[in-house]
Amino acid sequence: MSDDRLDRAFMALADPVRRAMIARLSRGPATVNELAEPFAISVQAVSKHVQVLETAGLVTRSRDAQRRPVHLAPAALEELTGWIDGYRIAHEQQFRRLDALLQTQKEKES
Amino acid sequence: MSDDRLDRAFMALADPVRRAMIARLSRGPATVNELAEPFAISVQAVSKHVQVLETAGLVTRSRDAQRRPVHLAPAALEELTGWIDGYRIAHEQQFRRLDALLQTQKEKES
DNA sequence: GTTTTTATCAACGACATGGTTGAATAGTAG
DNA sequence: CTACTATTCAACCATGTCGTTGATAAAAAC
Repeated sequence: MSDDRLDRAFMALADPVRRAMIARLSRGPATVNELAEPFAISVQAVSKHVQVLETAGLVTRSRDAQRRPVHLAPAALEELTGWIDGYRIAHEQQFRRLDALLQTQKEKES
Repeated sequence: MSDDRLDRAFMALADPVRRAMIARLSRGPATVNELAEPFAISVQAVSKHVQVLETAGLVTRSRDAQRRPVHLAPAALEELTGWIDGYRIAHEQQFRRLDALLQTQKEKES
């Protein structure tokens, strides 16, 4: 995943409205109007949020008459957790190595 | 994890410089100057990035003479993957249920 | 006690984000 | 053909982000 896509994906999740949309979409596809319903903002603003999510690759869209249902793209979410976990786990292992090193040095002293 | 902390944490990761810092810190603590070294930006800018990461709870800091080493906070990273995975897995299950429903309807028809 | 190192604070500018309203488009329904 | 529904485009404004430079603080080293 390119730097640019990671930028956009994490940025997309850095907004409570868009995270709530992700939560809603995890239960199934929804139209822009359906997504707008819980919020006190204009439909246009919601449309923009959807475009941000789409550009980030976190959702895809289909066509149903004049509606454009939004679907979650779970693979993109998985890439994000993959990125984070890579470094989290690396840090954990680094920590363990340091711990082991300190342990052996302690044994040498005594 | 509050909306506000999630906002800050995802926002913090939505920048390639800060993600590179996370990558560096996964191999062990580093000072501001050490973190600045790979980048063509001022030390002040790096200091700001560190503050963003710290406010987001992704890193912590200690004291060593006039240095203020930065340490990764893996628990915060884990919370983020937890948030994402919650909805990713919910979506997966929803998808499976829908699939099963379509399957039984198909069987009824025949 | 002056200089050096490490890091932060403050003010500024360029640009992006998140909202608004008003107009336009695409498809459905009468 | 007209009217309604769903969605987007365009222009605008307020606020926030990311970088800069210059000044300041704190601890160390000489």
